[in-house]
Amino acid sequence: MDYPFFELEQKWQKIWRQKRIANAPDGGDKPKYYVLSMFPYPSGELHCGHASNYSIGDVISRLKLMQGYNVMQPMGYDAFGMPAENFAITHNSHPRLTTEANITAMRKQFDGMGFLFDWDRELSTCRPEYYKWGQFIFKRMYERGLVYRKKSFQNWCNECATVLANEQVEEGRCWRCSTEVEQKELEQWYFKITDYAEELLDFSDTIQWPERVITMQKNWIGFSLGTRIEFPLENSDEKIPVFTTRPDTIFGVTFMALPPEHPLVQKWLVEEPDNKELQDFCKKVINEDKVSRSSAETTKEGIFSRRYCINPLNGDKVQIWITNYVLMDYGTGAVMAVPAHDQRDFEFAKKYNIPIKVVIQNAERSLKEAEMTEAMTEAGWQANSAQFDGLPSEEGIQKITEWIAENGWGEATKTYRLRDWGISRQRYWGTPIPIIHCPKCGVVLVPDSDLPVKLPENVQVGKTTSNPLLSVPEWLNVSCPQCGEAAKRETDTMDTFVDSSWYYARYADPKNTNVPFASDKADYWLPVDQYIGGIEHACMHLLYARFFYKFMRDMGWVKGGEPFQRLLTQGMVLKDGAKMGKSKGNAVDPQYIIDRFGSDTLRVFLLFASPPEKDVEWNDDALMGAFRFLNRIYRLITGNLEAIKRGKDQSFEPEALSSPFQELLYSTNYTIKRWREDSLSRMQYNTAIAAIMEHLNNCVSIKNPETRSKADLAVYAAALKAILQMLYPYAPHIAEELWQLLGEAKLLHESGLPEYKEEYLVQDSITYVIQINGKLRGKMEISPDLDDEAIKAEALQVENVMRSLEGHEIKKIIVIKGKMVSIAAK
RNA sequence: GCGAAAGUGGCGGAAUUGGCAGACGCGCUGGACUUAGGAUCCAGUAGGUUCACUCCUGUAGGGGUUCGAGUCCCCUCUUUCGCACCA
Repeated sequence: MDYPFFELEQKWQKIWRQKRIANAPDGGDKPKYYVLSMFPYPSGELHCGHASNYSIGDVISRLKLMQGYNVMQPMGYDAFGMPAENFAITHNSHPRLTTEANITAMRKQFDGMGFLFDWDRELSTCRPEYYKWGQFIFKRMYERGLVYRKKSFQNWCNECATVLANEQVEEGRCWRCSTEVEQKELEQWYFKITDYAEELLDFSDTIQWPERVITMQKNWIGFSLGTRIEFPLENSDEKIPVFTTRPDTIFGVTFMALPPEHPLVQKWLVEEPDNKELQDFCKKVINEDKVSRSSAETTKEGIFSRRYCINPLNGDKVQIWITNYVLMDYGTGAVMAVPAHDQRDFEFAKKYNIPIKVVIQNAERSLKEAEMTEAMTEAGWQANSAQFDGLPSEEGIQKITEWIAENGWGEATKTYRLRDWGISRQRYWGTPIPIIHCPKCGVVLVPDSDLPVKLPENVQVGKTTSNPLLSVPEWLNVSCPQCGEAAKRETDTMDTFVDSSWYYARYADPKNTNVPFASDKADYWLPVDQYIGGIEHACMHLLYARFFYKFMRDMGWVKGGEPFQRLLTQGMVLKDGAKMGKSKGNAVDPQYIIDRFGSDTLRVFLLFASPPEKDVEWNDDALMGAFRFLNRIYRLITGNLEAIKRGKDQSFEPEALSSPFQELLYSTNYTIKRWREDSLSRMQYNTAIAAIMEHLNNCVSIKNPETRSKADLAVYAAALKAILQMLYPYAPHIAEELWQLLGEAKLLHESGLPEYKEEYLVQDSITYVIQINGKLRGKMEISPDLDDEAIKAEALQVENVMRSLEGHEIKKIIVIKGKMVSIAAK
């Protein structure tokens, strides 16, 4: 008979709800603990990935509850974005309807898993009461100079007259009409995240994140120290600024490389409409899809612009080339090319017969242009560098930069790889940008009193192809808040990453109608103590959220500098080696599992299969193993209820125990110790569960406990109670049910963490292993209080050791206390 | 190409600071039992060798450090993830 998981899970979910154990007050005597799992996109269906992620968060929440914290574990929905809009387009409906229906469905499924979410704090980014405050924050950023507009190239479908996201481009064509995608230059809104680049690079010791994520983020921000130099254009007042980390090579510049997107090139395109070669090349490169253009395999191509600039250091005339291998997004968008000392420049120069000039010599001073087969990128000695000849190139970097600064050609500077954050999306289903464009006043912010700028409801997203907001005149046309003249609303909406950059703060005060959140509540709850989410967010979401937090700190809204104290990046759920998903056809519906085996089984399977930060491979048989494990516990407790009740909370003298119960006492205490380390310190839940299983095996091996002495029964009852306490965070329903069956009045989390006593972990003999030259040659049981000399003597008496040492000379004997004796012999 | 990880039985994984490799679970093999269940209980299960005790080999591959290496160092290979040719 399987245990009645269905009834008891329903029962306990109801009791937890009634007792409001998931609902955290904004204060009180207990210390606070804020557990946050990244909120989901409301697809309407709980998948195994959700079940896995949120199981981890729920384990942490319940552990913290047991430890007596005031635990907040909120849940909400990242509800804006393309999937809802796409669904609406294909099904000719409205995203709000499907989204709200999905939210209702998901909440029910979350409850079925027994997660302790504080539903009083639920939020959804697509609701005006939430996005009003996103608009409010946008305005405050604007006022502080952190928002600006600039032109940039976007994927554009002429047929649909709309911007396409990268994922809407399929093999260079529009996903809907298969028209070839072009690049169109559009005005876009940007957040100046680069203003915070330096601070974002600082993770100092207050942030307890996986080293891996910090490294990835540091590399993403990409700090480099270098020199900015301006190359004047020949016969013109214009200058081309470049950034280089190798000013020591500046005398070796033989051409200037510009991408077609460069403003100068864009100007030449307008000036020379009949230059077919130039027009065609630029159009081709700009329209190349960005992935293939950024691939290393792509051959370097370019055309000579027939223009020159001047190397200010030596007056050299430098050819200007337009190339496909330089990107507008990094540095100044122009590269001073030094083929002798940069591999890409070298390849390009070889292909187009551009001169190569060695300015850094190797140790032998033997480098000759004509003999080079690849660039010499190492440090060396300056050559062909005027007064700097003969200097080590490291010194050349410094001296040449000083000379550049003295002459006003440039300066030492820092550059980051990080780019400003483009937040404009030409879509309906997102937070409207609170801007009005007035023909007289220009860009005007919507007054706070008019927030939120609500999305118009009477939109049929499927009807138009371009941004649906353009097709709602009563929404689009407004009077200017400043001059009252006819004006138009901004139709761009915000990137959904904006919504998710501050939601963790809104949970602290989710119903506030005056400000995004009250500072006293934020001060109480923030920062998030434990954040849980996928590694895929290492660079984007986690960086944006840190940026927003620093901005909110500068506004005086929050304290401290980091939003997330600890971070756990959990793995994915895989099936047959691939990410589980509907599109792949390998999805397992968690509801199907819950209906047949209960959510406790699903939780234990997911948590036991691997440590939380690693991927979980789905396995039907292993799932059954989790189910059997819970059944064994249920049988053990319900089958021995009388014995347990008799022994429960009885005191005993360890000397009075029979030998199996002495061992059980040790097992109980040892297991609690391991479980506490694995659950609390190491957060390695798979081994915490394994420890419970081992202890369960020890308990099961005791037959007919009811025939035992009172002292033995006391130990027996304590052993089983410990199992339930240890099981609680992982399989809370069954643990709570059996706890109640034992006659406990309190809920399990109120019982506190299981405790162990060191005195019960002391053993009268210890197993030592004996190694000879690193090979295992024997074992011995000895008393723990022997000294090293006595241990050595004992070891040499072990029969197999004696045999192995025959004919060998002992060089050294090493004793590792409590573990082993290592003998080095010859 | 750059960046970040990973590689241990038939499978998922364990070994926390360099100290008994393979905990725990799955699967498999044999046995017991039976209300025949997606049962339960007991025993075995890295490979080789031996009747057995033993012994040998073994953590992607190759070197090294050490009394001792899955763990540290160097090189190579493979796989996964991310990427914006990072000048």
